[in-house]
Amino acid sequence: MNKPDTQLSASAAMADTFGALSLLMLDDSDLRHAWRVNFLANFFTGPVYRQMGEEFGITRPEFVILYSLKHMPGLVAQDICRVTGQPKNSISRAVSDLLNRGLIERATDPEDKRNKPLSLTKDGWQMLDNIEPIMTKRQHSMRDALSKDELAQFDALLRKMVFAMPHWVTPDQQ
Amino acid sequence: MNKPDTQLSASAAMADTFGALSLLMLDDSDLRHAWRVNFLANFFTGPVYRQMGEEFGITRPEFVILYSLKHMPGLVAQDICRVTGQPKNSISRAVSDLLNRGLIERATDPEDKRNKPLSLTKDGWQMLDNIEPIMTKRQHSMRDALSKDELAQFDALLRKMVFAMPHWVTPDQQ
DNA sequence: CACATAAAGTCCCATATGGAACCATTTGTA
DNA sequence: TACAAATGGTTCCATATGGGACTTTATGTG
Repeated sequence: MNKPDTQLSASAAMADTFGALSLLMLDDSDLRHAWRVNFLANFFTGPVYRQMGEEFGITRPEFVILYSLKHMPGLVAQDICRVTGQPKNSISRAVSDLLNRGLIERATDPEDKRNKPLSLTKDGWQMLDNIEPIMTKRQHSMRDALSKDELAQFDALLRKMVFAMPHWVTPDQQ
Repeated sequence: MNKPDTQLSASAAMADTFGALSLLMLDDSDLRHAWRVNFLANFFTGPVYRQMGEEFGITRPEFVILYSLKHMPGLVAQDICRVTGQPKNSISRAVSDLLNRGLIERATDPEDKRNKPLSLTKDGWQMLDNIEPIMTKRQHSMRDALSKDELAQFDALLRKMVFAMPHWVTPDQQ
């Protein structure tokens, strides 16, 4: 850490990196809460998926599929749609691409032949080993701003906020 | 508020709205911190910009330009690029469109003729009156999950995290 | 058992998006 | 003063994205 962390210089660094407008939007606008969340998300994900694309040819939906399959083998495309809010044709495309590249496999559920459960191949696991660190490193950078205690606090409150989303988010059925 | 707020039913509601996978990704994965931030941002902005597009023909970059101009009249297109991380041709397009629709005006800085400062027209202000509430209402829904004290805490920590971003975000020059 | 309805997934096509080359203007420097 | 490099902005074009129609399989209802 080579920069002092006082409020004043933090603002100066923000203005320097993101322009004077960033201070107005993040501190002085009525939408500052929403703006902060989106600002953080944008500058977190944008560069990380660009890097993943350049180095490994993996797009955002493709990463989401691979990473989700690690946690829930046998999921179907629709599960990805629900958890991301993305339209099913985008996910369908990403699934096709991953199949073509041999990173995932697809079966057909004999109980309900509409369902095509997916799973990672050996190459898929290998790919995950390559691309996961890009994400985890960046997450680490993001969290580094807070102490351990602060992070725990922030985490609990963010979780609470996220788990209240069913009250106000109505995903459009696709 | 018609749903009880216990942890158990909150998880059940999450699974119901976003699928069982959402619980795994938001709670049990190594990337849960990043995932929560992005999850919140995705489901916050996606629907809101869809609505803005349908009802008023305003896209995401267009809203950002209008809302930014409210806070910083005379900004130039490049200021928007810096604060959003979007490429300058996307912003250029949005500016052209807003000009064509008479929602903003453009001058040329006599000191430096490359700069084309923008400002809201009367119609632009009118449009803002229409579209801002879509955002502010949704922000209110998002915040409703937390008490006043919790929100203040969360806000302070989020601000700290955001204002540390210059340490680890390097916007690609475009 | 029909037959309407729904759900998972795919395909087509129009539109949105972003990289790269470009123009105009300004700045730095020999 | 000349001329290379940088900056704000636009245009071109290839690719990414998403709505809507479609296929296949399953479910509900008379």
